[in-house]
Order: sequence, then C-alpha cells, then structure tokens
Amino acid sequence: MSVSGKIASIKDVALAAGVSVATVSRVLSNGPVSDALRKRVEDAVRATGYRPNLSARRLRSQHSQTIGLVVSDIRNPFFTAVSRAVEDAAYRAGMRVILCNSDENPEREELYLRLMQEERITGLIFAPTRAMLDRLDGLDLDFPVVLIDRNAPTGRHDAVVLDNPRAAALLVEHLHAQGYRRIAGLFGNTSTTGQERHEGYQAAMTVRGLTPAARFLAPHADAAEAAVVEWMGQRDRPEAFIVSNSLFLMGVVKAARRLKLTIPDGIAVAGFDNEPWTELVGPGLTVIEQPVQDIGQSAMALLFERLEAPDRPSRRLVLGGTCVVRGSTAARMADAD
Amino acid sequence: MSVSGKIASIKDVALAAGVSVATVSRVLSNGPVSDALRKRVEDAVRATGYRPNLSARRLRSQHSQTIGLVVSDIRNPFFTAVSRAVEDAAYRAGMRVILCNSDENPEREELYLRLMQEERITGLIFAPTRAMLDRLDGLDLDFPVVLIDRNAPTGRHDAVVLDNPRAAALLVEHLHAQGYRRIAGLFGNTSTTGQERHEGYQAAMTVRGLTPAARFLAPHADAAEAAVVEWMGQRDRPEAFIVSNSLFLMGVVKAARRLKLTIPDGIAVAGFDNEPWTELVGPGLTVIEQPVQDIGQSAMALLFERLEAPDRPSRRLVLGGTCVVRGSTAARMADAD
DNA sequence: CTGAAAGCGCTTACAG
DNA sequence: CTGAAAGCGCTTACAG
Repeated sequence: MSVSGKIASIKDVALAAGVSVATVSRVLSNGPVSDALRKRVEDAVRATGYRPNLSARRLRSQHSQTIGLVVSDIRNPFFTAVSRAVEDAAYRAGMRVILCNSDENPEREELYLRLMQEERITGLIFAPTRAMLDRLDGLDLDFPVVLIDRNAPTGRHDAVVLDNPRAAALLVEHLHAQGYRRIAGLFGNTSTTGQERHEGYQAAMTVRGLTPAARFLAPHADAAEAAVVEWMGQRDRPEAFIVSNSLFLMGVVKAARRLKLTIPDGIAVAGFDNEPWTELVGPGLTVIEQPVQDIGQSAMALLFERLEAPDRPSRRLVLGGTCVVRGSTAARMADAD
Repeated sequence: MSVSGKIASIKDVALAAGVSVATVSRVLSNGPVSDALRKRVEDAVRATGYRPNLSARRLRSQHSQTIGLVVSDIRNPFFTAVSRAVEDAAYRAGMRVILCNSDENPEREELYLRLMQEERITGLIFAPTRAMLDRLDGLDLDFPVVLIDRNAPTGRHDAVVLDNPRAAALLVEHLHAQGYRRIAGLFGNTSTTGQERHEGYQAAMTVRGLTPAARFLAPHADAAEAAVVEWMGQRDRPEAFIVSNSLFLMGVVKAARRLKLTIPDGIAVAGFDNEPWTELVGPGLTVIEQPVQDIGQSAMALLFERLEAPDRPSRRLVLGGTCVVRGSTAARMADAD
C-alpha cells in the first residue's frame, strides 16, 4: 500500500527488491529474469503497491497504445453502440480509446484532430461531417484513419460503412410490395449518409415507375414532425414515409399523433435504425438494422491491418443492413386511392 | 507540415527558431518572453507543424489532466447522457476523460480502477456496483472519487445521486391520486438505486394504507416481461406497476401487448427514466425525469472542489427528480376492481 | 541473467 | 528576458 501519499515508482520497487530498475522493468514485461530475482521483484511490487506510470511508458516506448474515436454525438444510439464495440475491441487489444463528440461542427472536429496529434494516437476512427470529409485528404496526419458511417467514394482513407443506397432501396422495395405507391422520403442534410440513402431511394422509386418526393432536413425530430404535418395537408399526400434516421422516425410518429392518423392506415412509415423502442411504438416500426457490433469491430480490424501495412491501397468495407418488418408497413388497404 | 514522417519535437522548433528549448516552452505556456523571440518561435511552430507531446508534458508536470469515468454500460441512456455532460465539462476545463464500461462486473471494476491508477488520473467519477461499494472505502486510491447514481449513505466519498426514495414516492402518490390501489413494483437487483427506489415505494404505499408487492429482478426487459405476465395471471392482479428503470418499462409494455391488455385500462405503468421514446409508446409513459445534465456537471464540480480542499468532509448532493405525467397513468375507471 | 547509462519530450528551478 | 541543466518514470541497447 502506498502510505506516503506519492505512488511508488519503479525506483522504489528496485530499492525494495535490491535489484536494478532494469530488472524490475524486465519482470514487468516478462523479460528474461532468474526465478529468484523475479520472485523478489514481485514481492516488492506488492509491498510497495507499485503501478506503472503509463505516461512514462508511452513517452519512452514511443507508442501510445491509444486510439481516437470522433463521432458527432455519443447520444445518438447508433454511435453509442458502435463506440461500445470499438471500446471493447480496444481494451481487449490492450489499447485505450479517447472519445470526442464533434456535434457535427467542423471546427470542433479540427480541434479534436489536433488533440489526437498531441496524444500521439496510434490511429483514429472517425465519423466526419461532409465539410471535414472534403478537407480530410489534404490534411497530413501522423496516424492512419478509418472512417465509419460517413465516407467519400473518392477518399484515400479506409472506411467501413453501411450499404446505404441498398438499404434505402430495401425499404422502397418492401413498401412497394405491400401496395404503397406514393412514398415520400426525409433525409438528413449534414452527413453523406443522408445523401446515399436518398440516392438509393430515388433509384428504387424510379425503377418502379414511382415518383420520388424527397426533402432534406436538419437531423431533429421537430424538423421531421413539421415537414410531415405540412406535407400531409397537401393534395396527393404521401401514403408512406421513408426516413433516414431515428430522430425522423420519432418526428413522423409525433406528426401522426398530432394529425390523428393511425399507423399504417393513415400513414405508413419505415426508416433507420433498429433501436429497442422501435418495436414498441404503435404497431411496431419497420426499420433497417445496421450491424453496429460488426461496424465497430471491423473498424478496429481495418485499423490494425493498416498499421501492419501502411502502404497498402485503401479499403472500403461495405456492410449490408437488414430490413426488420413490423406493423408500420402492413399491407395497404385495397380501397385506397 | 511534418514531412519527415516523425512529428516535430520541441527541440526541432528550438533549432528552427534559433532559441533554447526553454524559450520555446515558455512561449507555449505564455511565459515571459520578448516579442521578438516569441514571434520567431511562433513562426517555427507553424513551419515545423509542431504539436506538444502530452505524454511528456504529463510525465514532467506530474499531473495528467485526466479524469476517469466508470459506468456500467454507456448504452444505458442515463449513462449516455451523464457521460456526455461529464465530457463536455471536462473538455471545457482542459481535461480529458477516460471512459470504461464495467458491465456491472466487480472484477472489471477492479481492473479499471487499476488502469486509472496507471493513468495517474486526477479524479474519478464512478457508478459502482453494490459489491464494489462495500469494498470501496477500504481501497486506498491515489485520487479522489465522486460517486454518481449509486452510493452508500455511510460511505466516505463525495456523491451526487437522485433522491430515489422521494422519486419512487412521487410515482406512488400520483398513481394513488389517479385512483389506483393495487400498485406492484419491479426493482433492479444490482444497484443501490433499485433498493432506494424500493424503499420509497414501500414507505409511500404503507403510509397510504396500501399493501406493497415488490420483486427484485436482473436489469433486463425480458425479466420484467416474464414477471409481469406471470403476475397478471394471478388472483388480485395488480392494477398498476411502478418500475425502477427503462428496461423494465419496455418489459411491461411488451407484457401488456402479449396479454392484450391496453394501457392504462388493463394495466397502468410508471417508472424511470424520461427517454425520448417514452413519450411515443402507447398513450405515453409516465416517468421520473432525472436531471442528467446537472448530475454530470455537479459530479465534475464536486471533483474540482475536492481537489482544492482534499481534507474537507465528504458531501452528498441529492437532486430531485420530476414526475412527467402521461397517458399510461390516466385516472382509473370507477367501475374497476 | 544482470546492471549502468542513455534518452523519450517536456518543464522548471537556477544562474546570469 | 534567456539558456544550460536536471529530472519526471520508464525502456532498451550495451557490456559484462
């Protein structure tokens, strides 16, 4: 136990064991040490309550064993889940993670990128804004970066993303098969994700001879609620909505309630992501489930591969989503318009 | 720009500026330096793309500017929100935070406590398991700790917690006023939180001449669902449930669905916490809202106060919750029972 | 197998 | 105001 207040250093241990600090260091790193000395050192470690100083270790060994994780907001359940997966993988690999929330603000992203440099991180897992995505290739950072969730097809960085166009197309496909025709779309306007999902929506609508009708909104439930309320007041009101994130999902549900429309008869809805509560709302909400666990783990895996082979061409891992069908997209009544 | 691959050190800057490293250091820390030299150093910093090495700085200055945060699971929305508040407060104060998930596992808690020592953190914000709570006073850690969410009344550490008994009593009070009498309770069995909420429930029931009927469950939706299904099959089935966390809330809703009971006529429910989706489920769920922002900020504040006055007696900050009334506890039909 | 010594990149008395 | 030097707590060649 440290009684003195100050925590014991390797020197204290060496003194207590009657050996050199080099020997203590070797015992701690499982180096070649005689059994006799090893035992004495181990006893001394216990006696002094010694804990290695990671700052010193990092400085000397020149690697931080730290990975950076910059997301827009940890309160977004998608990022909550991904970051949990990243952290688990990191701690399993003996690494630490530094988490930062950019709030979709490019200036904060820049600030945190600087912080990452000062921490001498081993690598970065990053969900950038569109603005940052444009500048990212120009920056010269001292660590590899793996993009998650957002990504430019032309970028030079490794990335693991959902197959967003395909996922959105899945929703169109499903709604179409259920008898819906006037299918409107709400997409987030701050990330590439919203764009890509819109592209998939657009293509899948067109290929079926349906007319796409999309709006891009700031990622808030209120924005979606207002848009839906207004939209449903017009002629040719949509029969169904496809929305690109769970905040919009909430917005649609709120709008339905305000307009006294039942789901799905008055208004059908499908979207992202499969959060626990989507099962409980109304008749259950049809959603795309992302492989969040896989995304986090794969990002870590890509990072490790990159560290092993710094010069290999970049890779993009595109993961498929699953369509979880629930009552919010039940087959459309025959009598409908 | 660092072209060499290796990031520039303070020595490189000194060389480029034609000054000593001491002068560079002084410029960086806004120490007393002549304008002429300051300018030369600033230019050299830019030219070399210099970024201070935080490991070196921490080692030398002997403080890590780091606070630890150990919670059970960041995916629990309560902890998501609190940790976001903690991180914001920390970064604002120029500190970093290391986040760890214990998964309610005392062994992992111990592991992370050790990690915190190795990081030489400035202080810890900690939501411990009950098992850890018992041993915590015996440990001699080299940093102050502020407990959040969970806490033993006899403990020697600072803490910020919800007034759990009062919050649970609020729910009983409300249900009673709405005409409910047979009010059952489901409480988590891993934390002190569940215990305290049970106490409040018990007391509030007794004082109103009602019979408490409580069960303690592992914190999973499934456990709650099963318990409710079974309970509702018995004679004297409860009219309402009070539950101590949002997973149980989900469980009750699922059970209601399975039993084809409407909320609140067939089964009323109220609980913790006020997550965004609770408004959208069924007729809306009546819940206690915790001041999550305040909890995170206050924990940081208590930590800073403790650092300034290490010997001051410990403090507990007990914050009140708000009862958010929704349809799940609408007034009970007169004909009932 | 073991120890003395150098050095990672900083900050901070100590002189001048 | 400025610089030379010591030292934070480690690891790792280098000798022996």
